[in-house]
Amino acid sequence: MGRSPCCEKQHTNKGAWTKEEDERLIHYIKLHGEGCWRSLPKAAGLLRCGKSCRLRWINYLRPDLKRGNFTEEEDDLIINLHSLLGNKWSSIAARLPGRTDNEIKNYWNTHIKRKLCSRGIDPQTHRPLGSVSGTNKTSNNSSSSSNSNNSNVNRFELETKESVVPLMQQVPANIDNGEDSNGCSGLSSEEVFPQINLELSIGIPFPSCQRSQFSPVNLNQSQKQQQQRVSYQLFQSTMPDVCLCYGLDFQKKHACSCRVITTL
DNA sequence: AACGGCTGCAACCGCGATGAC
DNA sequence: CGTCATCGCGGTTGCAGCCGT
Repeated sequence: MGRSPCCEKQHTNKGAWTKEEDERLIHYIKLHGEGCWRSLPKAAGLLRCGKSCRLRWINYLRPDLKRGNFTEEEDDLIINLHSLLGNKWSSIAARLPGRTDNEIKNYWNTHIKRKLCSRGIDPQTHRPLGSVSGTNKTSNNSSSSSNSNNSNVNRFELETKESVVPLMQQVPANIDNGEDSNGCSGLSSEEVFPQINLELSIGIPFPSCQRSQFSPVNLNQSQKQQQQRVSYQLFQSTMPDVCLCYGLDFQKKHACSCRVITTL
């Protein structure tokens, strides 16, 4: 079962890194750059396996790491991203400059989980503790699915104030970015985003982004080019209390539905 | 001072994804 | 196309330090 070990374990050190090992690793990477983790330990004169070197560099030694406490803004961003991406720590970390996936994962498990629980929120589902889980109460909002292919070109507006809905009530547990709308979730975009059905036409970058102070992140080029599918894209907002998620049909170049999510 | 439980974090492990051959 | 090597991710573990008794 399983694969063979990544290195000769009997000849490698394990456990905490010494200062000297750190210095060797830093020195080597400064000279030769990152990569080739397999051969790095030998070349750098380290009795470590490549995986261990990579982890040490990425999680601790990289010069661009921002050590220290998380800010409230980072907390909120992590919570929002987790509600959308789930335990995709590397994806979350990609949106927090200077933070690593491991750091965020640890922080989530030690601080944020507790914080959410104390607020009466289930950290996994982001719904109120004790609420019925698993069902996407959707609403038979009839209007939601009907008009997704009207092309109201270059229009991007929130329909009403009521379209701003609490995050924990609405976000399905497992929206994965890039998830095929016909794929594992089996949810159409309208089912995923039943509350609002904003019609918008986009170019990339979507021109209204500037007007609305949104900027796109996590665009998936290969999906854009290769497949007709709906992708769920997260927009990180410069507005303090809102982020936006929408379903986008890359082939037809318009979004199918859209919704706004408040932060917690 | 000694002990034990708890906490936070660094590091490890297993496995899926990806690319080279 | 299949196999193998490597990378990268997420879950888990181990341990040092803290705190209460």
